[in-house]
Amino acid sequence: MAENSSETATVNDRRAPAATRLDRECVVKAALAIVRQDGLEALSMRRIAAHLGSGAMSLYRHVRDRDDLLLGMLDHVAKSIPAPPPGRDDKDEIASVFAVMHRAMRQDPWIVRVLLFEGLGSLLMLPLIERVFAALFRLGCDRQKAVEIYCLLLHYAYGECLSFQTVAQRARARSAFMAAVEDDYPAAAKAFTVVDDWPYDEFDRNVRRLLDGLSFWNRERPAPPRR
Amino acid sequence: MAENSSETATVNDRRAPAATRLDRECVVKAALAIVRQDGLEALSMRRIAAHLGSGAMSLYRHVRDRDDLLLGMLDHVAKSIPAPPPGRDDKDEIASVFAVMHRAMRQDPWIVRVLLFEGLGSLLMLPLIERVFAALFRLGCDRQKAVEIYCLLLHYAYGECLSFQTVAQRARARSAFMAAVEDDYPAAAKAFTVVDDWPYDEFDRNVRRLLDGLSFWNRERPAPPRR
DNA sequence: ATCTTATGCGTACAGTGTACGCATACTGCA
DNA sequence: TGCAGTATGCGTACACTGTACGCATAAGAT
Repeated sequence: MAENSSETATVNDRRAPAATRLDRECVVKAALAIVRQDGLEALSMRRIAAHLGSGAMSLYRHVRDRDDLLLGMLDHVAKSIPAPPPGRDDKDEIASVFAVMHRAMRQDPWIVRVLLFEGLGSLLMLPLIERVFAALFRLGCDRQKAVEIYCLLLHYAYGECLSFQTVAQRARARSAFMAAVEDDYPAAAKAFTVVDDWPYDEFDRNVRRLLDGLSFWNRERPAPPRR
Repeated sequence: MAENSSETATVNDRRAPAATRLDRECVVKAALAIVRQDGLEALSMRRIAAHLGSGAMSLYRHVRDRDDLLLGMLDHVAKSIPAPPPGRDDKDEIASVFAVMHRAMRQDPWIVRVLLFEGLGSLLMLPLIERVFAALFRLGCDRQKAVEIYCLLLHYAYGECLSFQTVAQRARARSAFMAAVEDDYPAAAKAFTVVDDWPYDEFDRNVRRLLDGLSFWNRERPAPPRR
């Protein structure tokens, strides 16, 4: 079944021969192909339809609206994330899960945009999230602490992936940035000379460092009153 | 000067009396008013023009294109960020600067989207960035380490603000999420019961904790070879 | 008064998501 | 086999987006 979804693997926008018979999965797959090749901003219903050799409105028989399509794409990649093997200890478990999630977000950077900008989320991530919280509770965190650490790591992952994406595709603007830096801001200029190997491969290491550094949170005095 | 920019403070979209005489600043201010009231997705050139009582194309005399407008808005808020007083020590300096940046991103959540989504950046942030790097170098970091820590904190800030924004305005979707959680994922369900006071005020505290936890990075063995 | 330049802005075009409704194809039942 | 009922494809249309082009008017200079 679904002979038409994978055969037109190249995204040419020229009408495929006679690819009638749509279904939700092949729509989602076509959308994924486009997004992976040309990015999220290139994704439009008409483009998907052209890729499938069908009319734009045909897609709506299998997808409620654009958000529903994005959700389908999200589910599709979430399903493809391999479950990491159990960690040697609880910290290792957490780090492994985040490593897998991070890898997925790096391979499909649009995911983070969909998660954050469109506010969508796939329930299929829950098995991974569950493992993180289970490990955190085993480490002795109370709920508050567990959510804090989970959020810290997740938000770091989000920001890291988005920033990676931005810097990767806009190196041009960054050079103008650096030129302006050099004269007036010596420390920043010194730092940004390593911009070429911007530390985007540090994520996994950083997560482990954070988990080590964070272990002393439990020994903390109560937080000062909020202003 | 610029009598027309602030007097029509309410965003009604009904033609202002006779507000001719545009300039870049009043265009930027009108855009800011709209974005702050109705969010980034409500910002369109026609809407700004209506707010100013002018035609849409008039704006392009003072703004090259949409990106240039966003950049103007970015500069405007960057200029308004108060320089934090010098920290008591270097870690305190870093934490103070990030606290100020974080506060700005919380007040204008669209900033993060513009920074990351459109890949724009204001040079006016450099004085703050400079202080961070100066403090990091004073703490004995080499360039690599300094950039790593800076990026870690910045990306955390990005992700935190975006996530805050998303969760804040999509509590509805989250309840469906939680309902699905309860049965199969006990740890996650337990964690998400504190979702009401989602720890979004923890940023400042977390930055300080991270800086404390990260101080031992210097005593680390060299990183394993990258794959 | 006239020439030059700066500014406002109407029209138009190529995009976007998608509501509506018609036409065809497929399926179950007689 | 014939026919009703449903599922599916999709053409047209509408409201919206950014913005290229060119004309008309206003401001300033000589």
